[in-house]
Formats: sequence, structure tokens, C-alpha cells
Amino acid sequence: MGKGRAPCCDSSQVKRGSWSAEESEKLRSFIEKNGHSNWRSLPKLAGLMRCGKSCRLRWINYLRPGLKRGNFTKEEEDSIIQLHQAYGNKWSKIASHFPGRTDNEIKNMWNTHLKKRSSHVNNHSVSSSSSSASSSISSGFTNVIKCESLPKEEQFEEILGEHMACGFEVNAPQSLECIFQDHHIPPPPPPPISKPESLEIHGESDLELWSQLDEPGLDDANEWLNYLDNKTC
DNA sequence: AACGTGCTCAACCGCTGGAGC
DNA sequence: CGCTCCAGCGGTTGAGCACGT
Repeated sequence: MGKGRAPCCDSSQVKRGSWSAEESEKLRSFIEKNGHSNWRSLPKLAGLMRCGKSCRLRWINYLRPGLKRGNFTKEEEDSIIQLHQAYGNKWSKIASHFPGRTDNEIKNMWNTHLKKRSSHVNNHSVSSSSSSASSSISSGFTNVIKCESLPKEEQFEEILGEHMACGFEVNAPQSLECIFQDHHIPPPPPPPISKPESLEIHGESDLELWSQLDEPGLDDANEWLNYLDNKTC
């Protein structure tokens, strides 16, 4: 650490470990009355012997209203796997697709259950991805990108959302990455630019069209998706 | 009943990026 | 421009529980 910043709190002054019901209630009622504009000073103001970070975690992962607790549904699990293909370990990003679920919860779910399942699905999808990718580029999905009022990044988010809702399989987001990477939209994890797998399924010389997208602008991406859309409708 | 093992999940730790000075 | 502060994020840990022997 050296001359780095001071520790967030003095460990001799704060309580650690599990939260009691009383502490949780104190935190909840304080935040409901006063909000949480400053986590650092919050514990003091709320009369808690806790570090601000700890309060924040407790609130976000446990006390926050609207949290959906309990088991994940099959659909949620499938979506997590798919989103993980697109985002990697960006748990907060993934969690944003599941209102009421926390990044911590999803991260735990992934590490304990889905990691194994995903590797299985991944292997399986290598052989079957083409057809599933083709059928899931629905017109609804394509319409999202046409909503040009949204910033590009949001468009990408929207697309992925639709995309997952369509049951689009794992390597499809990577195709999208190819299309959008020049828009400086935060990319999903690699692979490098290449012709999307989904092209081959149409049995046409799609490479030609792809090659025209050397410097794809958003319109090019639209064109591309329209093309795919037409092919699948 | 006692013990060992594996699993779950709340919580902690350390790092990063943005904002303010 | 560099420093400090802070919120937020992702990785990791460990207490508690369930289950098998």
C-alpha cells in the first residue's frame, strides 16, 4: 500500500462479520429516511459500528427493496449462461438484466452451478450453433437497432436483451461484436473480427457483404442485420 | 450420534475509474 | 496535472448448513 490512500475504516473501530437483525433494521430505516448519498459517513449517522463499504454491501445485496430472493428459474439460469458468453465476468452488467437480482447472487450462482453447465452447453453449441443462430435473428431483435434515438451503447444493450429473449445461442453475441466493435461499444470478450458463423447457414456468399463492412458505421450494421433478418423471415 | 465432506451464500478485500480540488 | 476521496466492481473467503458414511 505505501503512500496510497488510508484504509476505508479503522478495523479496530468497526464490527465485522454477519449482520444482526437489529443492525439490518437500523440500516434499513436510516436509508429509507435519509437515503445513502454518502456511504462513508452513513454508519456513523445511522449509529452503526460498521464500515461504509459493509453497509453498502448489506443494503445492495440484502436490504434493498425489490430484491427477488429465492431460487433462480431455469429461464434465468439459461439467460445467465448466455449473458456470460456476451459479457464475461461483468456481474453487474449481467445483473442489470435481472431486476431484483444482485451481482453477488448471480456471481455465486455462476460459480457454484452454472460454470460447469456452461462448459457443457458451450461444447454442445459448437456443433449446433449455426442453425440456432439463424432462427433467432428475429425481426423484433433487428428492430431494436433501428431505434436510433438511443446512444450506441444502449442500442447494443437493447440488442443483447432482445437477442437473449429470442434464445439466441452463444456465439451470436460475438457476431454482434464484429459488427459493432468499430463503434467503440464495449465489446463482449474476444474472438477477433471474423465473418459471423451465422452466415454460413444461409448458404450464400455472405463473405462478400461482410467484406464491404470494413469500416462499418451504424447504418452498415443496420444493413447487415436487415440482411440477416430478411434471410431468416 | 458423531464425524467428514461438499455446497451455499453473505461478507470481506483489494483494485479501478470517476469526480472534485 | 496530480493527488485524494469515494463508490462500485470482481475475486475470494469462511461460517453455517445439508448430506453421506
